[in-house]
Amino acid sequence: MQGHEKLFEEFLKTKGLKLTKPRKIILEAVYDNHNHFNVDALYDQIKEKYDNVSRATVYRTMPLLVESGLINQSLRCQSKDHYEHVHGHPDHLHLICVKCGKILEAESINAEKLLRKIADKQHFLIKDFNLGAKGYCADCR
Amino acid sequence: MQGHEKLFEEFLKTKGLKLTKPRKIILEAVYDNHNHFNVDALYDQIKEKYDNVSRATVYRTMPLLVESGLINQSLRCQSKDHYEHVHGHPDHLHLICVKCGKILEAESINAEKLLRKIADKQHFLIKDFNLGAKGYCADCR
DNA sequence: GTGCAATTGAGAATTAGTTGCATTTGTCAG
DNA sequence: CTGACAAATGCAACTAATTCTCAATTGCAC
Repeated sequence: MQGHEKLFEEFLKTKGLKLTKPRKIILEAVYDNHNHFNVDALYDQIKEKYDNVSRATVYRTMPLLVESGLINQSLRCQSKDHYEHVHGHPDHLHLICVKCGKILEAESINAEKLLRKIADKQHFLIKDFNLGAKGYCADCR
Repeated sequence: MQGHEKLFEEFLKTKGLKLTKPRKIILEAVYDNHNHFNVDALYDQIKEKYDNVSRATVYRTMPLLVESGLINQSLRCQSKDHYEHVHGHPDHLHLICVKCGKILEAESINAEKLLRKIADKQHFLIKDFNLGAKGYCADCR
């Protein structure tokens, strides 16, 4: 069992939920992606590489993964929610081109730390970061 | 003609577009809101206070307002895009409670300036900021 | 093993947002 | 002022992502 699988299982336990086979598969597929992905792409990837898991289950699992802290629902692009796993992806932000849909990443020194500090002041518990901007990339402007 | 109306008209002219009556109404309604709003709420507000404007037109106008720099598509909450006008709303970020849907605002010293600087390095032209996080507010956590 | 709550899959349902098209409006030249 | 013409509108039909329903299945605790 991988580290993130154990973490996920522990998170699920605290909520009285179970680490089932479909959830394991989804988790593994998530960790195959080292960039952003959307549910559709993830679903296709699972269908190709692993046993079948229904779209509904994939959709149902995403919020659990977000709440567990393993992934971020990092941005929305072309009417689709996008996610990315957090491991080894520290503090960065997204520049989304509204014309071509390209997503540029950029480091953002301490943005998350700053956000947590600000959130703490209001007793807000952050589960999911969202840092970025939309506009035109160099090619499209 | 209000200041923002003039600004919008100028922006439209640069694109060969016109400041029509529906667009004026939408703009006015937008400026009635000093918080976030979504298209649905804006539509209802227009129907109540002004002449009728079709939903389609409201939807079609939002991207123009964003590109003109008058409003931001600032966040997404409960499956709906939210907007806010920029005037007198300088540099802030949003903490969205995923449980109750509440949106807290917090100042964010220089986040926009920092973002612009980062974007400039990649020759990316920012039209719309998106800064915040999702999680649980003090009441829901 | 047995029981029971949690989970799943499949497809139907929902709903935010978009689009096509016939009609109307705004602008600008003359 | 008027005609011409592109842009804009309203309406209704449409699209697509996400959610829901529910019967059948699975995983865990005893």
